[in-house]
Amino acid sequence: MDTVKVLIVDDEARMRKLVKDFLTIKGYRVLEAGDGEQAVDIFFKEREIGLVILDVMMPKMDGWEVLRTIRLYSQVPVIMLTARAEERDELHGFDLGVDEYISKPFSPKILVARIEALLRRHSTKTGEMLAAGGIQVDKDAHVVTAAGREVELSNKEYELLTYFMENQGMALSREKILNHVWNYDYFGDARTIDTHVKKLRSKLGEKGDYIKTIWGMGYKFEVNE
Amino acid sequence: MDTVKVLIVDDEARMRKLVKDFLTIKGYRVLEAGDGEQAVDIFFKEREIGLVILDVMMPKMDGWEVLRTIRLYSQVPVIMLTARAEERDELHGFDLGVDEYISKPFSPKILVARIEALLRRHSTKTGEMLAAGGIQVDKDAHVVTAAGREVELSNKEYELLTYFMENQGMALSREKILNHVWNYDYFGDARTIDTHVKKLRSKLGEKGDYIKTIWGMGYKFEVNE
DNA sequence: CCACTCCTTCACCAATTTTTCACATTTCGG
DNA sequence: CCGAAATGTGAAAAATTGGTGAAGGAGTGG
Repeated sequence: MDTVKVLIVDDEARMRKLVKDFLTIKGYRVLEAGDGEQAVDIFFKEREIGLVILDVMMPKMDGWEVLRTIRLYSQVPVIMLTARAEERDELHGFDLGVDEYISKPFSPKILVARIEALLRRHSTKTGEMLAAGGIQVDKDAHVVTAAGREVELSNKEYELLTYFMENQGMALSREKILNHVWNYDYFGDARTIDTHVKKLRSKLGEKGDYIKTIWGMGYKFEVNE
Repeated sequence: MDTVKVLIVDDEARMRKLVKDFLTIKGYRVLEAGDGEQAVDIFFKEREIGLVILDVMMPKMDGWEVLRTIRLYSQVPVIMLTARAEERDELHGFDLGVDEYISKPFSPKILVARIEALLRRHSTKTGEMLAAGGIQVDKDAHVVTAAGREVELSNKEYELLTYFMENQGMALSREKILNHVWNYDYFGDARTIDTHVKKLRSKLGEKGDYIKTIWGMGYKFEVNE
C-alpha cells in the first residue's frame, strides 16, 4: 500500500518518459509498456498494479482492446489518454469502466492531480470484511457471497448472519440473539429466529450447515468439526 | 454560487474580525472558527466552502491537524497563516496540499490579493471528474452526462449523484446519505431521499438502474451485475 | 406580484419482509 | 422404544418499506 505501481502504456517513448519522471518524483513506482500486447503481458505478470494509464491509439492492440482484456479480471482504475476531447469514444469507454479521460496534450500536473484523486477515491473503501469457511460478508457493500456465489439476503437475514459470523464458535441463546439482532425492546415470539435461521440455511446452500443447532439452547456458527 | 464562502480559523478574535471585515467588503461570505475542532465541525456542516484560512498555532487542534482532517475529504484551497517565515513547515505542508503561506503580521491587502489569485487558479484548474458506467460528472462545470447525453439536474440531485458516485459499491444508509448530502443537523423526512432518487433515476434514463435499492437499508450505486 | 423551479411532505399502492401459526420431525431422558 | 419438549418447515397473515404522483411552500428572478 505504500508505493503504488502505475503502468503507463503508450507507443511514444517520449511520452512514457515524461509521465514516468513526474510520477517517480511523486513517489510512484512506474512500469512502462510500448504497445498493447506488452501492456497486457506486464499487467498480469506483475502483481498489484494500482493504476493504469492507457493511450488509445497504439499499434497492434489499441487502448480499448487492452482495457477490455484487463477488465475481464480486474477493476483497477484506468485513465485513458486521447488525442482530442472529441475523440473520446464515450460509448466504448462507458461500458468498459473508464475512470478518467485526459486529452493530449496535457500538463503533467493535471495528470498527477487526477491520478491522486482517482487513487483516493479507490482507496477509501474501508474494506470491512467477514469471512469464514467460504462465506464472505462485505459489510461496506452489504453483499454476501457463499462458495463464490452471491447470495441475496433480506436485511434481517443479513444482520443475523453477521451476528453469527462475528461470534464464530460461540453458543448463542435465543435471548441473546433477540437482544442483538432485534431491538432490545422486541417482544415477540422467539421462534421467529428459527424461521430466519431456516431461510439463512437454505439460502446459503451447503454452507448453511455451518449454522448449528444447540438443542435446548440456541444456535452456533461454526466451521468444520 | 457567486459568493464564495471563506472559513477563517484563528484563536484570536481580533484577527478573525480583521480578516472578516476585509473579505466581507470584497464580497465574500465569511465564517469564523475559534479553534481547530470548531473549524472541522463548521467545515463539514456547511456546504461548499470555497477557501479556508488556517492559523497554524491553535489550542486543542493545531492547523496541521485541521488540514489533515479536511484533506481526507476535500481538496478545498487552503492558506496557512504562520507566525514567521521560518516557521513554515514546507515538508508538512507540501504533502498535505497547502496552497499558500502567509506570515503574520500581514497586510489585509496582501491577504485579499492572495485569496483572489488562489481562487482564480483553482477555478481554472481542470479539476475532478467522476465517471462510471456511462455516467460522467464534471465537478468543475457542474455538468452531468449519461450515455453521452447531457442531463439537467437540480442541485440536490447533483450532490446526491456525486455522493453516490464517490462511494461506488458502498451500501449507503438513508441516515448516512442525509448526513452527507444534507446538513448534519437536518432533521426532516428520510423519505425525501426516495423522491430525489426517483428523479435521479428517471433523469439518468437507463443508467438510472445503477442506483440500486437495498431493501430495508438504503441505496447503493453500482455498475454492472 | 407573478411565474417558475426546487425541495419537501404526504398519501396511496405495490412489493417485500417479518412474524405468526399449525403441523411435521427430531432429540433426549427414562 | 415412548412421549414430552424442542426444533424444522411451509404457508398465510401482518407489518414494513419503497415507488410514485401530486401538492404545498420556500426561494428566485423578472
